[in-house]
Amino acid sequence: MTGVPSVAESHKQQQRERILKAATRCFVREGFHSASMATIAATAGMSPGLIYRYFENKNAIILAIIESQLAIIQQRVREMRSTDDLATTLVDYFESQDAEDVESISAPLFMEMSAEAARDPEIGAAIHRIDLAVRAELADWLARSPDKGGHGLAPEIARQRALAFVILIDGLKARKTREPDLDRACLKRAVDALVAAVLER
Amino acid sequence: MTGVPSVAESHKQQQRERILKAATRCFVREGFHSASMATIAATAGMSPGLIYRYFENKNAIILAIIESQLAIIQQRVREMRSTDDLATTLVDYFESQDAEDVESISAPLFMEMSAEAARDPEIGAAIHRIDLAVRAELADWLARSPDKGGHGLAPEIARQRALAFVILIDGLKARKTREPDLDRACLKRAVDALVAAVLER
Amino acid sequence: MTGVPSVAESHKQQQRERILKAATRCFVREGFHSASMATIAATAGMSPGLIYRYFENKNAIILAIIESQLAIIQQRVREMRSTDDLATTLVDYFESQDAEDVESISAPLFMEMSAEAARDPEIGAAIHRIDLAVRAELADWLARSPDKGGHGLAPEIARQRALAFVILIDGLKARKTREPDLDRACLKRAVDALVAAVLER
Amino acid sequence: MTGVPSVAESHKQQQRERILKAATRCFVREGFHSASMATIAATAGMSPGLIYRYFENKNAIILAIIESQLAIIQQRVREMRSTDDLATTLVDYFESQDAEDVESISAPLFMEMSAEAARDPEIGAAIHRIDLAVRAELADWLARSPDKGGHGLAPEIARQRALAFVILIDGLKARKTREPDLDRACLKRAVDALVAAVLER
DNA sequence: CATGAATGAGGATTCATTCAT
DNA sequence: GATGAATGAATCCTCATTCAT
Repeated sequence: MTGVPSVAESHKQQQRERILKAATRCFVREGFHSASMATIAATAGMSPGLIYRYFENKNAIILAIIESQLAIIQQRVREMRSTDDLATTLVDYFESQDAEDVESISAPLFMEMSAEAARDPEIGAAIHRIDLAVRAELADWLARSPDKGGHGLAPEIARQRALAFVILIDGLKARKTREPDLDRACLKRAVDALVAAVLER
Repeated sequence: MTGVPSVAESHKQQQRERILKAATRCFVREGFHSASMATIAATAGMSPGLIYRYFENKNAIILAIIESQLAIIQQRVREMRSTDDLATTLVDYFESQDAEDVESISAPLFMEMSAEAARDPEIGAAIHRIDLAVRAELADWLARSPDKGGHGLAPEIARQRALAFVILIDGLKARKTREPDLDRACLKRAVDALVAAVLER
Repeated sequence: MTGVPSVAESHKQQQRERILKAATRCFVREGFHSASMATIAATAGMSPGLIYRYFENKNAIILAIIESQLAIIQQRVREMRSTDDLATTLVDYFESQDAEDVESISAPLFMEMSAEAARDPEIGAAIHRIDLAVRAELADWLARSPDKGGHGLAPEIARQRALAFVILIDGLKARKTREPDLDRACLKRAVDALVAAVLER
Repeated sequence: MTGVPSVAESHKQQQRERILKAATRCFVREGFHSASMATIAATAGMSPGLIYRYFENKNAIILAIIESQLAIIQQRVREMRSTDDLATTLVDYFESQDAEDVESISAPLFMEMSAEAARDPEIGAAIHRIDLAVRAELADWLARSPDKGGHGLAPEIARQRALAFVILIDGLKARKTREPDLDRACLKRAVDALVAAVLER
């Protein structure tokens, strides 16, 4: 009626977020397939049955987590804009421990979700939607004029480089998953070259 | 004892490979968690029980598959050396359908295994071993003098670029998993820039 | 206290009937075991919790539905009295779609309830009570003199035939459940013979 | 190869029958919906998981039970042929306690299955198949010449009466379920009249 | 060596019922 | 009176692993 979320709506939203937070934590810790609904429920401090009042099934939870990633990634992209040294920002991002940061999924979970995209059409579609949006966001940034914080690439080039950029980011996620203890300085130098290629006029 | 594989040894090896081949096919098709031992056994044309004579458990199978990847990747690297256009080779690799090529794992399986590396220490260690070897191989290539098919980078630089290279490759795998239908030409242009950065003197 | 239902009493009665109507509709549609309290509540336009203010549990609802059947069946019997062609009336009853007629239970639900009578003593007792009453009603009709709309059977015979009659009716319900698309004409001829036997002097 | 069931086949058949026997016993005792797979497994003296090697799911078990009914009913029909007093045979059948006779389903289970026929299309189809076969068998008997143990009805009439007969039988099952303690003599007299109508030339 | 039957713990999900508001 | 969120036991089913043959 009013457009203002009712108390009930707000509660529903809160519960959904409580569940998503717990599920994310569990998925990060144990992996998507190993984390059981019972564990998620316990982590969320509720009974297993209650989860099903807010999510149709386990899959719907991951779907929601995936969807929530868009906003987070867009936020990350926006942070990058105001950065002097992009390579350092990326490597920092690589280094950051997500243990506390419950909102963001860990690199291993990112890998699992990506893998799942190839198995489950729904997840595939959700991930695809995000990837398109992120690439668009990146292309926009790269194309924007330097005095507006952009890099002034031609639109066509910007789109190509946006793709190169996500490849770089995905590659970093994979590295983080496979070699979490990789030397920071070493990584920095490797990323420097790639970032330069992405931004090159 | 003798260093010469006995007949029994050879049979054991054959059985292991039969299982690994079947398991790889199943993991590629259904994913590591979804593929059941029963399916693998059926695919290998043997009984489920028999698998346990050759592998301690399901985990040992992936471990073996991961280990077998080293040789395959090294082969790939060697193929790259004799390539004119590295970017095209990489993109071709991206495009190639692995349906027939039973030895090589698919991109989604690569993602799954990488994720598993963060959950299972044994897998983590196995993957780490491979990554080090591959990076060494790549660094060696990049450092080798151009008249020997190399790129003549300084050893230190070569190591950095080798890392950049695996990041690029992993990124491509992730892309293939998340957007399998990505336009080839588009991808080619994006990879061109990154490859140039990797090889740049 | 007063014998006159208070306003509260009347409201209670209304609520009970609202629930019974909804429950009957749900049981007819989905079956007694499959229909959930949540569905019944939604159908009745109330909250699940409220149902428990008017019925102790799910079982009590069926019990009430069963009990409400007596009046309906007696009404049916009374309608039969003024019928020329009993067989046609029965077959019509068989044919009638109960979709609209929310009060009357469908043949499948009749079967389910009968089965439940053997599992749940309370339901068994309730059903037994109805069956006795219906048989008495039928016997009374069969024994009544023809000029009063009866069939003038001797009381003892009437009781036997009443039993035969309910067997016939139950058999029709079973048929309707098992072969809902049974040819009408075919059925009519079969019932003719049986009805004749029931009414035969 | 030989047409002779192999040992494995025979074992599979034995296991299936062990399960069906246990399931029938459980369904008779607790009802189809209330009997759990765990209970059935325990009754069969095996683990729950093993049942799924022989039946796809719970539904497949009932389906198999239903299908096995055809042979049993046909046997019953054949027994009726050599009977002097059909009404007595039917009533005896009504009286017989099936507790021991594990093969035959009880009247309540018959009711449950009939009800289920209206809910589950597979069960509906299976039951329909049986009903057609049984009616055909009965019609054949009624049409056969008296010196061959038949009743010499015209084929068309025989078909009608076969329908009347199953209505009578179903009615008896319903009665047995709803009033298991019904007086035998009373029932006998009621059935006499109906049987006469079925057999009447 | 090989089979495949058997186990049983564990997983996702449902739903009658309760109770704080 | 009325709500509907919350519970948690129970259900069906899967599957890695074992072991008698």
